[in-house]
Amino acid sequence: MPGELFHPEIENVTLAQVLAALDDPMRLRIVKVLVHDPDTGERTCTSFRLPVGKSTLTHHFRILREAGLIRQVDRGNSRKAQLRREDIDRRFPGLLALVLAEGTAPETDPAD
Amino acid sequence: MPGELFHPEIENVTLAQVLAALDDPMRLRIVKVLVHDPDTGERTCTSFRLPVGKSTLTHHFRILREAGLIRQVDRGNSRKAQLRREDIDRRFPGLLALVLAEGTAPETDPAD
DNA sequence: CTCATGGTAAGGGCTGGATCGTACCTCCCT
DNA sequence: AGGGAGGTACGATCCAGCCCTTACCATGAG
Repeated sequence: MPGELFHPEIENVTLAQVLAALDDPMRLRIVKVLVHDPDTGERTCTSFRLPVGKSTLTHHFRILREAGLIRQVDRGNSRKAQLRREDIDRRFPGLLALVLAEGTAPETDPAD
Repeated sequence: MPGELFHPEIENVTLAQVLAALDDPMRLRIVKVLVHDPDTGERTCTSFRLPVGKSTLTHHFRILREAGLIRQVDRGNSRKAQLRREDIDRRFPGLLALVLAEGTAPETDPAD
């Protein structure tokens, strides 16, 4: 698992960037799952059971990460994703509430 | 100026729709202007001084209207746009605050 | 009436970005 | 050591959506 991952300072993230990141069914779905997750859930990419190939997943998770929405940490074998809740609430107060209010959490496999 | 314009009930607007509408520099800019506008400003499309052709303007304003973000009313010669402030605040509380917090209002011609 | 202004409708060009397939890497397990 | 699982990188394809041009329609002013 090569080099360190780029995580932007939340202050440097623009609203436009976040809107672009959320303007995609897959990515909105990912964030919905994370925001509904009771514990500060670290989840593998594949646990979301998204109907796309592996490389497409990598693509989406990178965009979410570069938009400051998620953190990705290497946990030995796999790479876990985690919502940057506090950061987002500070930089974009009310944003997560909007996502939370919209519908319920899509199906996933919380085991991973 | 043909037929009546379609304005969706705010309850039927989805978050995805709004995110899609705001995920465009032109449209985000339009909403920024409107949200900064002190009076409940009715403004003509051209008053925004956007660097695109007329038909492109029509395109963007339609998308904003169909996303429930603006209201468009015929005022004789021209067609004025207005932010649906109360509706948006009810359906997506906090959304306009996010736009408001992001930067200042772009240049326009408030006269129109 | 005539014309300028503000706007819409339809059609086409172009590009960004979502997707996939393949190849490759790394860690864990046996 | 060897294999499988989870991820990344790169290249190619494809399509939605932005933008423009052209043609057209109202309205209001002169």
